[in-house]
Amino acid sequence: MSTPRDFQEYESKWQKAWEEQGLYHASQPGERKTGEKFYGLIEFPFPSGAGLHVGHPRSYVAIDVLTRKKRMEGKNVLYPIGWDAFGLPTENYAIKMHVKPQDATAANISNFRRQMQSMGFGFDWNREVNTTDPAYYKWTQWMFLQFFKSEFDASTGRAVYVKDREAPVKENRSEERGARSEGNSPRPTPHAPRPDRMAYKSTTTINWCPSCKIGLANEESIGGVCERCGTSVEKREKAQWMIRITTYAERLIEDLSKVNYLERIKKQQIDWIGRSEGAMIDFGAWGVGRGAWEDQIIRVFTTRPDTLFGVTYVVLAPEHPFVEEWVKSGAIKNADEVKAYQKETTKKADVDRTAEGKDKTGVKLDGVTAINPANGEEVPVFIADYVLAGYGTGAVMAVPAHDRRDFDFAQFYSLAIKEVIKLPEGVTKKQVTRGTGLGNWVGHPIEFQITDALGKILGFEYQNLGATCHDCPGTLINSGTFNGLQTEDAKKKISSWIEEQKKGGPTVTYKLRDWIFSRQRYWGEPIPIVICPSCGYVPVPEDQLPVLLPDVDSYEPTENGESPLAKIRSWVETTCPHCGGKAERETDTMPNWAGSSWYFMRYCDPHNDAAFASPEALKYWMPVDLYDGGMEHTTLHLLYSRFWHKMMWDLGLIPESVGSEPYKARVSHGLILAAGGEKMSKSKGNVINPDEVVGEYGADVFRCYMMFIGPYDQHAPWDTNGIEGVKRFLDKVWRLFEEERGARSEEREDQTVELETIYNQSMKKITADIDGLAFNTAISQLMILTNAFTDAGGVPENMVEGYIKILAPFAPHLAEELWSSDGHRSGSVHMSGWPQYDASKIVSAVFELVIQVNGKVRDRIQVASDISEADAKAKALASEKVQNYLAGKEPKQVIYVKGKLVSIVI
RNA sequence: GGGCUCGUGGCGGAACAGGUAUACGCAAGGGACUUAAAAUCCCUGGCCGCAAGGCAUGUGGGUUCGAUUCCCACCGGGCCCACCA
Repeated sequence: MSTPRDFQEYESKWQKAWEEQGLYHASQPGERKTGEKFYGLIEFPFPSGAGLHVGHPRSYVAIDVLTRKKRMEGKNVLYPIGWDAFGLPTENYAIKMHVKPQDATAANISNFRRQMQSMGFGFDWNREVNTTDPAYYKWTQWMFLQFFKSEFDASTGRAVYVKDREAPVKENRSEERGARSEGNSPRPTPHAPRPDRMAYKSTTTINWCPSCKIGLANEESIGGVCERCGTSVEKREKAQWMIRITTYAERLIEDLSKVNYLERIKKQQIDWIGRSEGAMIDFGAWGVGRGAWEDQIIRVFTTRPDTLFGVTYVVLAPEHPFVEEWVKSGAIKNADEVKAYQKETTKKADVDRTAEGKDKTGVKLDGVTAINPANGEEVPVFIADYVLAGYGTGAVMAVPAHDRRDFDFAQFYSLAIKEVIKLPEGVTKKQVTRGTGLGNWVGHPIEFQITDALGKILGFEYQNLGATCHDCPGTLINSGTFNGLQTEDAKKKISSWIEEQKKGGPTVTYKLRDWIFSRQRYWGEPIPIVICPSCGYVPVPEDQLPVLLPDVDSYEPTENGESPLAKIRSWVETTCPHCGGKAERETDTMPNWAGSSWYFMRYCDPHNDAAFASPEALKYWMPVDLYDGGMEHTTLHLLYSRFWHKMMWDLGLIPESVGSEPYKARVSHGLILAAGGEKMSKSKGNVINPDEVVGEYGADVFRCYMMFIGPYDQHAPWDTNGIEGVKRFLDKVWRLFEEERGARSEEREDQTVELETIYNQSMKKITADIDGLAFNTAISQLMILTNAFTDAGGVPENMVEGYIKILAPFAPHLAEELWSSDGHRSGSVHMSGWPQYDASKIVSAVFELVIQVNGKVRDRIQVASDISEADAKAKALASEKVQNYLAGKEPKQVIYVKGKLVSIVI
């Protein structure tokens, strides 16, 4: 009888031993280890009250397996862990349960830590960080101040410090919008000089969640609802701290070429940034009370400058500043109607406003017209909510003949539809249902003509497309005057003509908005700024950091949208560091994306209190070699932290040699779903508690199952039976060593050769699979190897160590127990070196040659591995089955694939 | 509407520089051991057929000696974005 495996006993024994030995502590540069570094990173969790979800450990185990292998290979491995602990859920919990967020966080962290430690991760617990620790957020605040003290230098495309860093910034009362990027302002000519600080305060329309009572970043308002609670988001005007991420839009796209991210992650980032090439075009505003129409211009953004001659009206977003101005000046005759429409728009949540298929609405501005700079045509001006204030210039030129939305609107209001391509008399046309856009028309007969004016600009008069209609033999006229390259050509020509005329010119816009950095909540890093009535925004002197969160009793958000901190007068009231007069502290706090934007740097040197990390430590450890995280963080955390790193690098706070990107590689894991394939959720009652699994099966079974459950990058449903199978596998490993090893004494020669082959194959495959994150097939190969040993009656002596070693990353406790149980091995298996394989033993002496006749497998014969092509073909043709098919005829063709098959064509 | 992905046994999934489809595991059936059960071990297993053989990787075509893999069209899931001018 075998002794049952008592994992309870040895798992905790080894966990303790490893901790005491400091087995997983990474050495700082210059310390004992000399090996190359490897920095593996998983997203540090938010310590919620619910404890660790089974989904969390999937990536922790995966990167643990990988880093354990790297460590065994002799690398100096950094695999750190910490807590992203600021955030709304804890604050809400604190309000509900009448506890302090600090206390709730501490309790949650110790629960998470206990859970993680029970799973045997090789985390370096010496480097644990916590974003809510004043010793940590001191540096988050310090970094914010660096951004406040720097500005964007357009000539180099980098953030640079301003000349007088400690100088206050006067309150900025201009109407600048949050959504500024190059050429992205609703005003063509901004008046007052505006401080171009990387961190700036600005009154802006924000997404306001009425339930959380908090302003949301654009990225947090998904489909018009709050990402956290699902409540419809409202618009609100509010002064907010912003970070000028839009200035980095281009580099955030470009630098993706320097890193090794999954393609879909790169693509999602690029789409989010939403680069779009087009042109700004200035239309004159006529009837607004200025003398000449050039005095006030409506600047529009378009990606289709080639359709300029098809403009039949101009549309402004209802929020466009001109509208209010013209209402005030009396230029608009139907002001009441316009005001009513504006009011209606602000009431609507974004979801309603942007729902597709919704009828287009709008109001004509009576008394105002626009002048087309290309041909001097006067066209009507509308406001309509299908034009978004935050994108482009908040104004568009409408070309109903070539744009679906403009067409819908024109239909509704019976506006002119003017094609850029003029069809000859008598040509019938019908709309084609397939293809892009509205403007695909079929013209019969083939000839058509473009307007004279456009033709002159483009330098030609006639253009034949040559594309044929799907439904009839007629020629297809593309939506935009021309197709393919010709459209691009037309766009370029018109854009540069516009530029020559000084009526705008080519430009690039982005969907990306500046990062709203203010939160009107308690549980976050206080923004270290003092607001002085005479000086303006004054940075808190760096030697006074951190600005501590005050100890308070109530965390309720205020009805007027101010932070709960605003109520704590003793904290708010302070003196101005600049003039010494009475002043108040900024009461906004930072979003929880702040602390997580740089935690990977703190891990490099977590106990440093003179700097966020020493340059030596950063130089040695950064960039992160492999970063694993959820797809849901691709447009939030990943983008923010890349941006943050770039700003710091530009300012010289990160050594030049680290490079502009913080992560060399980024991978993503699939979710663990409930048994039915649904998401696990408390309400459905289908949540698996990892504590129970670890308690019942042990950490090693849990870990191996996590790795075996399916392809790492795909979602996988939890299967209670599946875990039983993995338990049996590890029991089998145990038994191999417990009872049957002696049975291997009477070895058989042929069996040993076979085991050699499978052993060496396994070492090779598992090694490659770990590096390729193909953990499920690595486990299956371990099972194959284990089954082979079981069949053979034990593990041959010369394979014992390699076998335990290759098992070690997956089942570290069992491997350590087996490693030590012999008594003649010293040290830990986890530092024992990675097993090598003998390539010469991977190929067996014979193989099964497959014989195909006309593509179908008809026979298989055993042949020597080094068989010659001629012999293989001869043997194949000599096969009885092949002879039956040949029936005396000569084969037309015989193909030999080395080591695989012979294919005979009759 | 746009983009990205994926369709292989009863289930999770293997195998794609084109070369033995269904590895490994689960579940299932049969057997051994046991007074019995658990545990363990052995055997069977894509489908149809007694067999020879035929048909099988969502469907239909194509390229090839040979296609799960490449190309075209379609069908069906999933995810993301979406009035971005």
